[in-house]
Amino acid sequence: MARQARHDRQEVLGRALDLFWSKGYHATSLKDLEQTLDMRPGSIYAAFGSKEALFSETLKLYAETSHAQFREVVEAGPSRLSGLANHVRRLGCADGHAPSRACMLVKTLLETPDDDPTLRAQTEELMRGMEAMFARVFREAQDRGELDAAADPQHLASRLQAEIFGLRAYAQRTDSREKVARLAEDIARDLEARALA
Amino acid sequence: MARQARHDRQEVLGRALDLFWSKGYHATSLKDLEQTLDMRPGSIYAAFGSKEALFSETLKLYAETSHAQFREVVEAGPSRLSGLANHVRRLGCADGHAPSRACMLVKTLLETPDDDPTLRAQTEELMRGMEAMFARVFREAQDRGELDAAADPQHLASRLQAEIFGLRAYAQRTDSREKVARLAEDIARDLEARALA
DNA sequence: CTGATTCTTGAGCGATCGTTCAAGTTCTGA
DNA sequence: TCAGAACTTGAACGATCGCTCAAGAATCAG
Repeated sequence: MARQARHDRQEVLGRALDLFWSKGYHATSLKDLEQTLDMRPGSIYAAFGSKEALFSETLKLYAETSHAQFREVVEAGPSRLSGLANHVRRLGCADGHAPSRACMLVKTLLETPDDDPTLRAQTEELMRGMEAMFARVFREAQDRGELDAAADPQHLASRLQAEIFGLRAYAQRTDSREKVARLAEDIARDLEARALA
Repeated sequence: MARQARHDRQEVLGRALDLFWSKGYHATSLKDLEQTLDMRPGSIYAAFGSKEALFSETLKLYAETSHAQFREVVEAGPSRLSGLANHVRRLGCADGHAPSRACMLVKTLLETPDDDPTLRAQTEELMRGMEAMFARVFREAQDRGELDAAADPQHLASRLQAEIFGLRAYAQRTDSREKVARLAEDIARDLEARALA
């Protein structure tokens, strides 16, 4: 054993996440990272290997965090459908904490050209994971008798994901605060309107 | 008078549009442009001034083209609401022509950091223009008695725009062809379902 | 033809990109 | 206490970035 790292890896990853999320992958330079992480190039490369590898790790962290928050909100809801609705409402309300309102996965998917297959594949994989999560909750709603058994959970999931993509992309506009809250409420009500009796 | 330019400006702009649309602003290099436009740096700068100015012109062209296509589809429809629905259907069906399915305005909005206010402002302005166009068509639908006079055209417009943003962002996923068509059909039917009697 | 004007070329600018690595620093285990 | 492992530093690398400009090529009017 020898000297331990001066920086906490998780905390560094968190700061890298904020930076990448707000600026995007291409627009974030090593200089930016050096400043934000308070680390010099050598340390960054020793710890993470490359800019792309670091970005990849932050993307994974982002998905895990989103997953956990989603699961928490859904399980706190009085029902599965209203849990989903509350998740959408939470995305819609102005959250001063998040560095960017648009989903990081969408930002990455849209800025990843076809000639960067690694990042793109990872992004799509994480998106599929999110969608599968939605589908699972819809299925749970069916099992609990909240939702029509004839409904297609997979389709509802892709529809919800597309709506969330749109909501959050729209939220990136500087003047959209109130509008986004209304849009989120619309989506949430449509979800709750699917509840049986 | 003297020598005339070897390249047709509109045709060059069109090719630049395709390139920027598919790769994004940051990921497109001058080398890429030289190759795609078949022009050397000197000519590009003489004709357009800078990479950003060229991009800005392509963005404007994109918005104008989209505007024209939208207007055409809407006016060809049997009614305003079904015109809007057909517009959504057109965006949803696999159109081999477009180099990238996601809306170029959304791509630009998401990849434009806060420290590039010029491009961002232009993008948001063009988005507002699109939304205003939607609102106008909803208002026309009201005037024609197709749509409940109590509805809020502006809100419906922002909702439609958000849904289109989401649909097209989703379409960027490589495996989404059929799903996107179904999602578009969902949105289109919801629009038509607003038609009075 | 000639001269004037405009467009095109491409070498090359300074800056910045992501990355490497030898040297220095700090901490651990014995 | 000290050898050595682990981490940090920062100068510097080659590549590429967006961009410039002097020189050449092409097209006009007369």
